[in-house]
Amino acid sequence: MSLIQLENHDDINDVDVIQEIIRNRICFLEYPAGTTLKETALAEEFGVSRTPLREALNRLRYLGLIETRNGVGTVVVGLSYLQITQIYEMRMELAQLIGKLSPNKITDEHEEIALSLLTRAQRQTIEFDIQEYFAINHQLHHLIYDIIGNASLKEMWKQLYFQSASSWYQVAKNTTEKVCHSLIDEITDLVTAIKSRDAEAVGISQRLHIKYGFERIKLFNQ
Amino acid sequence: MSLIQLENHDDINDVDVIQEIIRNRICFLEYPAGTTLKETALAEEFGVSRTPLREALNRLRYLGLIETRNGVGTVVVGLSYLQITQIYEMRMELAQLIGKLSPNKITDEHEEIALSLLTRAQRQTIEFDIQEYFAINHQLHHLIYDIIGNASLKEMWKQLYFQSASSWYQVAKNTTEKVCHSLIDEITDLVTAIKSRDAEAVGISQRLHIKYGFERIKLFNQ
DNA sequence: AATCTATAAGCTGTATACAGATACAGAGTC
DNA sequence: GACTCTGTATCTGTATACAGCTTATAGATT
Repeated sequence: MSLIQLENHDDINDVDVIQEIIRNRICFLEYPAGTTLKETALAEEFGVSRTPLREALNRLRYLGLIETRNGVGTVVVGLSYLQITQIYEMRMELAQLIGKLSPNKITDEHEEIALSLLTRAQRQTIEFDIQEYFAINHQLHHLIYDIIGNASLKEMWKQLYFQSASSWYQVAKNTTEKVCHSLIDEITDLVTAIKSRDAEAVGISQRLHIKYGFERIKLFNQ
Repeated sequence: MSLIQLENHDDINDVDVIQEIIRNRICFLEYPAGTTLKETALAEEFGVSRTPLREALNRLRYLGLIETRNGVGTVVVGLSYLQITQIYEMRMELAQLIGKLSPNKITDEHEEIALSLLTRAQRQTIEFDIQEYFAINHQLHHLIYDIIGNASLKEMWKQLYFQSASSWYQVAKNTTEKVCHSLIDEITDLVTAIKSRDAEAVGISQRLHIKYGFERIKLFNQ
């Protein structure tokens, strides 16, 4: 098998690619919570045997996105309200650490990406496309991720993003107009912080908008 | 295979047990950094095939304790000084969150365990035994872990403990007398915090002693 | 008609054989 | 003597067959 490269990896690896594809399907609600994933079917789809596919699933299980029960199957986890609360509390705390723990230098490239994301977000107010909305959010996450300097913080930041992604996108799907403007506000703040090369401001701004996102989830769950 | 239960698990599972045994061997320096782990040999030792053993190794790889290179082998990772620094910076920040993010109620049982650990630590000044020192530290970690209420914080706290364990125990092995008294100080502070049922104090105390531990590592690495 | 049971279908978990990758040693060459 | 090439041993990666677990369903029994 030789799948197409999705993101920038140095060692392109079938298992990594498969894991990433399935992960995105979960995050972007193609596999909503409760969906049963069958190893045989997925292995056939990707043209590999069950062995490497199981390894991809193992990683997703470790990420906390799926759960497997012997004899039954592998299902996409649906987070309880308590779990979502805890994840968001944690994300708000981690956001503040971005600027505190020796962040990477913010570069012109970061600024360019942020500006292009802002343009794309503004275009969404004219013609909304949920897939494009997901993609902008996803790349926004990668941008922040790239600014984080502490390797441990990076990993945890990433993990919590993936864990909360599907819950957030579930809300976003149902309140498109509002979240669209929220996204513009978030990226606008981010551009300001990046233009002044201020990683601490990036973190504080992230904390703020994670909080707003959580408020929206709370509203949605009432 | 039917291995003996090591810690309290609900679903006892061969892969879990094997993972835990190998993990402890790495943390307790039985497999120091650079050691090559051979799948065939380990599978034979535990009386299972390579398949479940590989899954155990996979989990240790996600934990960041080992690295695998195709055709070469699986080696125990040795952290660079920068990596250790980042892990300790992160641990100090997470420690403060223990009391902040809805901790579990501290119970009489916690107090009893803390007191028994203190007794055991004090006994170490009379007759030092490195294995017992490791065990006390390990159970101390479990005690803190049990007080953390936020599930995400718990997982991250655990992961960073395992990642830094071998580096710390390497230092401890070479400065037994000093670390022995440090341990008593740490548990004494912990007992005080637990007696007043103050999770925030537990976290602050942890932050302090993680900092001291890091200072000792810095001294050792000069 | 209701209930209990046996059985079969479908899933994950495990063992094993084979393929691919890498390091090292030794023959061959300059 | 130094260098290069190649064969081989040994490791991880993958495919596949089989074992074990769970659930649903059909059929017998009350």
